[in-house]
Amino acid sequence: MPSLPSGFLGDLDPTSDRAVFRQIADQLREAIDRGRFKEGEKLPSEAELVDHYGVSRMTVRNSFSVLQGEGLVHAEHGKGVFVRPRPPVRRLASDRFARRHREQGKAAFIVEANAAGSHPQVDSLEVKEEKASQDVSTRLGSVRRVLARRRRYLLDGRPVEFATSYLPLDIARGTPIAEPNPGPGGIYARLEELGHRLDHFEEEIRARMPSPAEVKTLRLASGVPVIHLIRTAFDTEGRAVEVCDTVMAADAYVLSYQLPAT
Amino acid sequence: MPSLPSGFLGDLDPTSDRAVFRQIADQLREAIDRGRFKEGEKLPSEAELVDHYGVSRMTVRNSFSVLQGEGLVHAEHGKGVFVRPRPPVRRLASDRFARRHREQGKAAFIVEANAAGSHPQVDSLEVKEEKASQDVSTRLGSVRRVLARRRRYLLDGRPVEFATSYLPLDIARGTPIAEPNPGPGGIYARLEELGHRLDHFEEEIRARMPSPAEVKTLRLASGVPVIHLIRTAFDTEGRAVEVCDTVMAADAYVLSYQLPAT
DNA sequence: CAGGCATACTCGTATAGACGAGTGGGCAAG
DNA sequence: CTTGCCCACTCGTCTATACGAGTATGCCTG
Repeated sequence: MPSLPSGFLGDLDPTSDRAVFRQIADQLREAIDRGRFKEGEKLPSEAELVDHYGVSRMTVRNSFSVLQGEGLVHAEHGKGVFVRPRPPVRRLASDRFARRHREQGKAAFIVEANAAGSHPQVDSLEVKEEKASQDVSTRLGSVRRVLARRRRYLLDGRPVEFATSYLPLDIARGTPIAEPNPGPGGIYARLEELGHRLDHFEEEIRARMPSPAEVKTLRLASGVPVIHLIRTAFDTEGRAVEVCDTVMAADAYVLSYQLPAT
Repeated sequence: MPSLPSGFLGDLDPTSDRAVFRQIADQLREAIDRGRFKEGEKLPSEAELVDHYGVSRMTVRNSFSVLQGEGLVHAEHGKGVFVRPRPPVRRLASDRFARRHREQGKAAFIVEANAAGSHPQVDSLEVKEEKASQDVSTRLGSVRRVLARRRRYLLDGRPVEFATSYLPLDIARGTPIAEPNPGPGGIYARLEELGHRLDHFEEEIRARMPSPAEVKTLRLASGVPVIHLIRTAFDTEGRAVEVCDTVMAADAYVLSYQLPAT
């Protein structure tokens, strides 16, 4: 059993009313914050910490689970517990749906990924007609059935986003929008060709912990929340022509908006 | 020992390679999703589940900790484990800094809270000069020292948001902005009076798990992420005149933006 | 030298038991 | 009836142990 690198971690305070596993978590967290353990680096193993602190293994594991819940570390079976690297983030600028981009025939995701020097992929595309959920129906203005376009986005092989677009059937049925590949500029370009000139978008943003299904789809580490974005597109006649429901891995995104000070 | 309400929970599958504590978590989660346990309702106690499933207490606790990490339930010492109620959310609309609101002399937070019929409070106000962090300095254009205004916002007694505004000293020093109460319309109104007519804002949004300090300040339940918003205000000369760093309890907010389709 | 296996080390899962501390209800004493 | 205490029930913390499974390394065998 190799012993701990000296000086990284202190002692426990038995008189403190702070639980032992919290004290251990505090010391590890501080060591990480101070850069004593760097990104991607391995923390001391459970056995080493058991020796160092003279506590039982479950207590050490309890500390780790605290740090995992904070998204600071992640465990790899058979290898160890590692400081979670802050992944490069993808910026979503508020002009990403500007018409000038569409007119160049590029999808927003691809353009941005290339600009960042990453390798983008789109995945698990599914296009089908289905019954609108209560929420989608309300947002689209009492629509019964919709065309749903589902897809997953990956960056350098890592899933970062899962999105579903819903469009009223009377708009989308029988058009290129109902095709797996809607053509250059994406569905927004097609909507405009169909006479629905886009006026503005509304975006609603929430953050929460992922469901087990989302953990699986986005291969999320524990302690990583998701950003839930619901965008509604309105045409110049004030009609809602699309609702896009997007779930993003929060550690992969920074959203950016410009607001006029009017 | 009262026995379990029958039929709510199934049996374990010993042949499954899914861990027992995950199976239990799955069953509880499904029961919650189906509404068998309603919001605020108490789940079976650890002891009851130990009996029902014939497993050890730590296994049951392990299941609970899974659900806690998902933000689905919360435990109360001495009482039980409860389904976490979805709290009413506060919407932050993108026109919340519109000049017309400032001209009515109202602070954005108060206006919105009143509109929602809630009781707003502002708390732990601190105004002082300090050294700018690297990040703030960059955003404000290489400023050394800044005026920092810190405050916490509460809604019906619950802390929901903690914010710090940073302003360049050459703008703010000796003005009402450096006073605890900057007067009607808030600091944006004062900035305009001082000749810094506001042109636009930039907002950056991230989501992540809270630090222990943030858990304390916002009294966050486990499994609740925070939304981290950094807003920079620009005047008509293109100068950054304020940076506002805001940490919000994610379960209390929906952010809402309008984007032109230009 | 190359391949495969043994082994040590890692975390994952589960059991059983102990004590502590917060909560709430019921009972007994005033 | 009210007050106060006790007790049962709840979750919180901690110990000790056991076995399983994934990973990496080095040695041994062919």
